[in-house]
Amino acid sequence: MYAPERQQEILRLARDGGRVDVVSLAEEFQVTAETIRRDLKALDRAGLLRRVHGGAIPAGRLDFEPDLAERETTAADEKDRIAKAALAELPADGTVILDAGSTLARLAAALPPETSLTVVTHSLPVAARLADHPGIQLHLVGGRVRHRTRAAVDAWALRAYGEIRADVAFVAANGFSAEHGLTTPDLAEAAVKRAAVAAARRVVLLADSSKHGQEHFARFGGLGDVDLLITDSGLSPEDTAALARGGTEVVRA
Amino acid sequence: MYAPERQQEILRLARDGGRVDVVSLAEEFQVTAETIRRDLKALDRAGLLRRVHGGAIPAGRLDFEPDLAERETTAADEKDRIAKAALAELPADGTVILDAGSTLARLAAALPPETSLTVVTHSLPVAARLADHPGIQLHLVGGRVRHRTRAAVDAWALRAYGEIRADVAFVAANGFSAEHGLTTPDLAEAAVKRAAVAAARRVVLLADSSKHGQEHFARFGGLGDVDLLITDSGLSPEDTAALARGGTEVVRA
DNA sequence: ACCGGTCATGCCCGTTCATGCCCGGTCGTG
DNA sequence: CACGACCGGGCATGAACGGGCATGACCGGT
Repeated sequence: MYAPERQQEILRLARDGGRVDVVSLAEEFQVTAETIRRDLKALDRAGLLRRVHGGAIPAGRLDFEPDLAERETTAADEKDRIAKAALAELPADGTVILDAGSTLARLAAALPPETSLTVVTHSLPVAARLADHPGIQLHLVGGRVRHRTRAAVDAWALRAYGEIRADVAFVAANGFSAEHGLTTPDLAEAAVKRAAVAAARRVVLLADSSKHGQEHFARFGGLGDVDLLITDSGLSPEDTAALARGGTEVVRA
Repeated sequence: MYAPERQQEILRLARDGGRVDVVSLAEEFQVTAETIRRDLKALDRAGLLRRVHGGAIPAGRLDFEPDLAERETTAADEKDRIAKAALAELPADGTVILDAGSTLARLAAALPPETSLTVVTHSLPVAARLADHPGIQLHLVGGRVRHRTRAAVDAWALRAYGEIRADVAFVAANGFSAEHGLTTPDLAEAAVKRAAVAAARRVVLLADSSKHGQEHFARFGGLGDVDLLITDSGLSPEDTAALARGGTEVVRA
């Protein structure tokens, strides 16, 4: 196994599990701890991991509350399936907007290498994953970066989205329902999402079923703005039907 | 079998198996390892494969940039010392601009946790390192992202820098000399650096001594624009004195 | 058919890389 | 505050690398 392969795998393990430790990695890959330390150092220098005594934690973590880590990994499966399903909605050779959020980050990671696209995003983790994808023309939307979500917000971001027109926007929401629309806890972030939605001809909402019925502080649109919702099978058939009656197509991955 | 045929086949094998190695390819095709290396180099240059020690991996399979880590190992020591020395130039509680480049990334990683600063950058790696630094208000400059440097360039970036005013800009250059000023290989990137330099009251150039005397395609300023140069001890005392005569203070870390 | 030029390949050899081992220093936990 | 785990630098080693050169095949023009 080559060093970069091992490092890639370490990175994956770190992201999945929220942490890795030197000794078990050494065992896992059948190399000495020194080698693992070197790998971790390289990944740390590349800004992908944060080194800690005894191991490392992923640097790009969107959500680093320890108690949420477990829930995060259990939802990982749904999010991966949703991201996979979203691939089918990519235009053949056009422009897409990718919102911030862990599902979007997974979508970015899942883009096949032969993809040819123009991508616009205000999410740092999404940008980091796409920056070296050879087929992708990446445009970064600037702005003040919120620590919690690592997404750019405020004036620069709003203006940038106001100046472009994309084929599809893939957006995430912390809560969605027919009654209360699309909501998220932060006002500034909601404003950016609204601008992103307005900049696209077609809007695809990626949200696992646990988000359904939730409502948060800031609303950035109604379900009527959403052309397609991709969620998981946890959404009940009745809810699905209700949403479909509202004009939103629903895919349950 | 012709070389392009062989390369095509190597590419297919790499994509099928996820990896190839020099020795078995040499055996497989009944040629020497040198020939295979040349093939792999060609495919790497074409962006179809990623070369690793001992073989190659299909492009896009790794979602990080080994190139970045690799470049960091060159003159890593000097760069670390330069970054450390640059810490002394940070304002107590003001606004700084951080350019793209491995030395700047080191600087970002070396910021003490208790630092309180506003940071503006158009570099993705720098932003990734600072995004979760609690004391830092991070402002991301958007734009088209260049694959090679992971830095934002073009209209959005230029306009953003045109709208701000910072206490200090820390910039990097691929080449610097009293005669030819500050140069870099890419025009778009040079334009952004120029804008960053213009947006700051004080300009600090971080460049290891191997950059001295080099000149590249695009010039973004003269040494007269630089208030302070931080470099390593590889810069000869005569060169140091010559630069100092030009009005640029020099620190050799 | 001849001939200079280019290209692909092979061979040689000094250099670099990845890894393992060792040892003195540091961390953090009890 | 003491001890064990962890860290990082230094060194050794074998594999891989890559630049330079030679050889022979092919090509295009005369």
